[in-house]
Amino acid sequence: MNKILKLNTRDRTTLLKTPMMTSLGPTSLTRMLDIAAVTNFESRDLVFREGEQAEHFFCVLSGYVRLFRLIKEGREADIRVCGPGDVFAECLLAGGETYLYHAQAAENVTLARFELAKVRTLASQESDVARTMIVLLSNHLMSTMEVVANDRLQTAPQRVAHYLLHNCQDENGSASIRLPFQKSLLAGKLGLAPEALSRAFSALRRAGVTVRGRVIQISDVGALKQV
Amino acid sequence: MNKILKLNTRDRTTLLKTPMMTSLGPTSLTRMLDIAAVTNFESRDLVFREGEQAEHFFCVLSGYVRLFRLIKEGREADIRVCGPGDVFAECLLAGGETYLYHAQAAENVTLARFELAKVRTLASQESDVARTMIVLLSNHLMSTMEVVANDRLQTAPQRVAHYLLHNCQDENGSASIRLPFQKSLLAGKLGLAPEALSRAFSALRRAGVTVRGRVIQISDVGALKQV
DNA sequence: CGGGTGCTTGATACCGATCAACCCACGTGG
DNA sequence: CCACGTGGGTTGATCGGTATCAAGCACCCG
Repeated sequence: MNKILKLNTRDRTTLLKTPMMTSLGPTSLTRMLDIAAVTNFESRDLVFREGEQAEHFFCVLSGYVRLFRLIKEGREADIRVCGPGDVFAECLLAGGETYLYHAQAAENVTLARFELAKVRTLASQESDVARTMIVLLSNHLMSTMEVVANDRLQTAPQRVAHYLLHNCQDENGSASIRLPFQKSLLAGKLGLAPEALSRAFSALRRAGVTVRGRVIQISDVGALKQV
Repeated sequence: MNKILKLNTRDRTTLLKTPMMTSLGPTSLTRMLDIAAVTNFESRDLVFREGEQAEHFFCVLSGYVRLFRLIKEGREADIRVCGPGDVFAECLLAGGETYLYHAQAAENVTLARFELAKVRTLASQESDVARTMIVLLSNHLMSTMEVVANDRLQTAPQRVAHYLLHNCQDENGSASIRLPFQKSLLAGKLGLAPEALSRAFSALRRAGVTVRGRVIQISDVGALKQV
């Protein structure tokens, strides 16, 4: 499972389409690929633990990874959910010593792995690597601040509506979404208990939201924006 | 009030001691100082509004700035509170078009102001500017994820205890802290209503925390860590 | 002394976590 | 083919924490 490998061609093409690679020039690209490795994890495997010595950051190639902290006696709270293309633990580029949270595979995942130290020096040598890191960190920071704001001023149904609206391309009329992961993961992503998500969905029924399994029908996108 | 000026010598020395400047080499330093400007705001002035065209980011030289969003009908929720040395709106370095929240002076403040576009190009030319931006963004991202985690798994008294412990140097025994700003600001920083902060303090009385005005006495630091 | 402002305190309402039971889909093995 | 177990999801009842609204208090400064 966590055998470390050089990239095979399929993983390589997946990685190249990732936001952390698309804007690199040819030399930076090869140098980055040079230090990239691939690790696979099965569902529920831990990628790393909070407090562990931090040597790598990761980019999701397929599957989903859950970042969380422990409260008391096995209770845990999600901080973030990462899907394909997402990068995590890159906030340790500044020089953090240890991981700040646990990372767990929510299903079978394959990750690209980069040594923090090597990327640090690479960023100091290749300006487009540095630029890419700045863009990554900026975007990640923006979305994290968005999470803080939403946590602090939206109720459960509002968060769900917000998520749905940001994940359907249609501007108005009806839309259909297939969740890429389990509902319990979505609950964690939104900072809710699974039961609360369930109730939020049933509260949104009268706003035209129908749920069957992972498929969500929205009868009127405009109406959903009012919530 | 919001007259734009070149730096005077006092502001200049303040800025130079700021984390965003300390690790720059001589040429980067002068180039950054070259594009820096100073703005002053009186208490309750808006530095910028959510949705406004974003052209600058800021570094606090003195005073405190509140970043917040509006909910409904004048109700507002704080996202972050910035003090001396803190940088804000730097997450737009990736190329964001507009500000994502309102920024308001919580008291009389003086800010250093940088054009996003100029810093972007500067970062692509001077590797230590890029490195500094990476460090800034990394640290900011780490602390923001910390906020998400704390919001999601700590109660009000725990957040206050956490804040106190991270703001007193003493490891054990007793300690004393003077809040650098109003309690209502602290409440916002911790994601609480002012009343909730007040109640949290009185709940912490039996953990040896005494509050008189802005001065907070902690009789037993070790005991506070248990909360 | 009067009037602000910031803070505290009390009463109430609401939201979401928690615990428990149940349902359903699925896979397994007798 | 059916009994059984498992895991994900829903639903209901209850509890706790915090927001909200309202009133009162302490302090500062005119």
